[in-house]
Amino acid sequence: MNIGDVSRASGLPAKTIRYYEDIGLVRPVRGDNGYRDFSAQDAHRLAFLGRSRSLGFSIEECRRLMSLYEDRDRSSGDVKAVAAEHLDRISEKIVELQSLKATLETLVTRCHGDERPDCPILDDLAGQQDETAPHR
Amino acid sequence: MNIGDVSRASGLPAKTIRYYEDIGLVRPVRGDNGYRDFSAQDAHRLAFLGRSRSLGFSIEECRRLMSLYEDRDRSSGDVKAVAAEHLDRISEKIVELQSLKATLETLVTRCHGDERPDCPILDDLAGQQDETAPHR
DNA sequence: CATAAGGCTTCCAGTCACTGGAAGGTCAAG
DNA sequence: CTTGACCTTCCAGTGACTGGAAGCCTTATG
Repeated sequence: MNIGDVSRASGLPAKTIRYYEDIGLVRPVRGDNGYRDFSAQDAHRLAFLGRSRSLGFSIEECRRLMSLYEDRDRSSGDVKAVAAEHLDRISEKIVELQSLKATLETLVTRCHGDERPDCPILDDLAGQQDETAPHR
Repeated sequence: MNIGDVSRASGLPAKTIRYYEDIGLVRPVRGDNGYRDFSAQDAHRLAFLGRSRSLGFSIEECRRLMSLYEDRDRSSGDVKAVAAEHLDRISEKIVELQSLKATLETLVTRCHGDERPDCPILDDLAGQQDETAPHR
């Protein structure tokens, strides 16, 4: 399989697949013409990577997950630990963004948003808070 | 004021302040010794930037907001537009993360997480879904 | 057989917003 | 005079790609 084929199969851009080779996530063999030749297992790995990345795992986490995946003697506890940590990070991020959202909503609601210059958003950013948002 | 002073005052690392000068967000004058000399207005700008960044605005948005802030003839509608767009992005991001979170929670819950090798998380990542998560 | 289109190769640079570190100049205190 | 804290510039690295240039390879058509 050429890179275009696995690209279509995995949904990953060819550029990304080359990058994954650069950082050692796949190791396709090379044909006589210098083209990468992807095995079915390579294609499978790329699909695994695509799915893992789409769930927000970092490249290093993906590397770890893939090595666990390919280790017959893994313990599922190790996998769960990686996923649980990632889940915690996401939960934290959500909380953080919700706080931002609340602050911004208050500000945006308060701003009349017409052609006049006075603006509670700028007032807040400048630090002249009228007790608006206790952010951070 | 030296860079250390405005750093303490604004909460921004000195490195960041130098970077902001590089990209033209502040323009402190220089003393005879080559040190940056920050005016009260510079300090104010940095505080504005720190607050804007902490609300998640990009550098380019901060630049825009600051130019609006310093424009007596601005219309608050322009400010509101920037903030509202940012708010939309954040809302979208939250939805996205909540979907990720739900998927990961399902997977993590299903994984017994012990020393045995079988693991629904890896099964999902590998694409052998047992109708688990319709993510993406 | 020539050629054109499309696919493949490598390499370099850019993204965003910093951050770390090296090498060296300046200043205030003891 | 020395120490240590502060300041300077410059270069490189982060994460995970992405864009683009220059050039080789393959396949289909005239």
